Amino acid sequence: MSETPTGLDFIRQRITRDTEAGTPVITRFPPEPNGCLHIGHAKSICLNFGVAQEFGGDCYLRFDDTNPAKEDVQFVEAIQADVKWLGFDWGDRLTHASDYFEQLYQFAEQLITSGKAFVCSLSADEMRENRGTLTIPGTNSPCRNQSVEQNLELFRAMRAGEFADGTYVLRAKIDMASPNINMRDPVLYRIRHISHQRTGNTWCIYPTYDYTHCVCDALEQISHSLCTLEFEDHRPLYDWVLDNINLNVHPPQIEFSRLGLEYTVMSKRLLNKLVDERLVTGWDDPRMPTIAGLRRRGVRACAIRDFCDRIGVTKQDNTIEMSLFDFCVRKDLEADAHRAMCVLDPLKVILTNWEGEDTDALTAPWHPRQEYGTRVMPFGKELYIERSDFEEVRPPKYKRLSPGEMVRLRMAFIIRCDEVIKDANGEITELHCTYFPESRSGQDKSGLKPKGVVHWVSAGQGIDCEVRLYENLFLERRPDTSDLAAALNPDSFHNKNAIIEPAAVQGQMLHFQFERQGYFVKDSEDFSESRPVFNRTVSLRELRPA
RNA sequence: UGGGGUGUCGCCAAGUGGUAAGGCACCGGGUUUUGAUCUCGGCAUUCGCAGGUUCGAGUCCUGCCACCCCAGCCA
Repeated sequence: MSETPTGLDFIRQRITRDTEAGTPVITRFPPEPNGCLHIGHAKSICLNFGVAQEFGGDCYLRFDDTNPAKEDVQFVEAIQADVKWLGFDWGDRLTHASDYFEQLYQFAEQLITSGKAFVCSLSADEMRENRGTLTIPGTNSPCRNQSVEQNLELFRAMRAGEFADGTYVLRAKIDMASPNINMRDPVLYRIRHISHQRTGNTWCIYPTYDYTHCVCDALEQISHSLCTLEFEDHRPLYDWVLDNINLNVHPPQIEFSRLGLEYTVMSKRLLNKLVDERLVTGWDDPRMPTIAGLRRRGVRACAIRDFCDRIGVTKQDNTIEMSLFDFCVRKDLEADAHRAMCVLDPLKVILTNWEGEDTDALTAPWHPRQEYGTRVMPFGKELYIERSDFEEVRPPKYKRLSPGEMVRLRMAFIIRCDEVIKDANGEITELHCTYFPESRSGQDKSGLKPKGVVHWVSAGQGIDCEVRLYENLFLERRPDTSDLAAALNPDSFHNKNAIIEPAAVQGQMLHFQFERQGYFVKDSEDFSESRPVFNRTVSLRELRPA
């Protein structure tokens, strides 16, 4: 009767089957607030919140705040902002593992009482020695057979703060000979005399992830506990805990592979290191794969969501090519970014036959297909074009300007280069050109056939601005991160003193396509009308001249 | 070399015993006042390898091989 649906990823297929009886879907996205979210988290967010939406269920945002030594309120706020920005809504389902500390503690006493957990006085080093290796079984702790009474007494003393950090832990009593190392009497609680960002000094013992996560899932009646592959080995422990406490809920843990992306890293440890060692300017450095970094670079949430849809969900290790990400970013922006002209590397052009002052008569649509209205572009005798749009010696199939040739100034007039002016060093300083008044854009009666189209900005009325160009953060597709600094791309950032048409700095629009160059965004921190700063989100796709 | 996973086009990924979807990338044609966009077409006789079962295997069985994860009082 239950036909397995096809075309869906394996998780959605399973959920489809599981919900045929009408059971509600409840998922959760459980970040630890010890760093900012990255594009890999976006995959998980899109999966968990997406599945909840699709199946008419709910998704919790649950902070996994069990280790106060590493966590910080700064991150819990940033994470909420990022999830919201990505377009997801947890409603009133914002929770924290720490909300359940008391229940967790009571279940722990239950485990002790039923002889399933014991307090251990081995040091961390001793415990490591006793754990054995991948091929050698571990040996039992001398504390393993303490009485229930003694364990309970010690555990209560742990909670009461009678012991120093590291002196005791609570351990599950499972099997020191298990081939799965996670089952060799894993630690459930440790002593940490550290103030917790939510519970303050209420606790000096904190539960571990393995013990906490499954219990929280059960308490929130999570129907499908989705996590990444490295937790597959932990599933027996997840199940063991739920099988051994008095809680009649047992969510299934289902694992999928993490996202790998070329030319970047996706581990919070490494991203943290980049920030700490100031190898980037911060979590929101536009080169970072963080949500904050991508946002600042000008990537929009819908592009990230589209990307997450396209990469799929499987158990296969994967490294997605950056070209797919770029494709999603361009596709989104192409559809409605306002067009503007900006010259990054100016070369002066003088229209020798231009009469009179600058004129404001030229107008151009903000977008070729959308009804976004028009803007006024000052035009006049002196202009700038891109240095790379002129070559003295024309390469084959060159579609730009060269001596004696014509080119159209986009949305304006056709010009012909008559003379190349150089300085004493032979550097080209300006071009003397003739413009053709009858070739005005939109009412061209000249009949001329220029070689190509080039963008330009009025020299007199163009506005100076800073344009920040970003490249891949790392040199290699799969960076060797053993030496982080050495793996970085030394050319991942350049800034340019550019000249831009005035209309682009004046309005409220944020995202632009600088024609023939790429997509750019006003920098959220540094942009002002008096000192415009733009970040390049992604360049335009550029096919080789053939 | 213990345990847990994964192997379908350069990168992702459908496929659930009936004769290899799709996307990105790439290559070629068309449109184009952005070498962009758009559009049309091409792109796996083969599914890690070797055997076997079957009328029929990417899908089932056996045996290899490769890669990833695990020995935190991190998550």
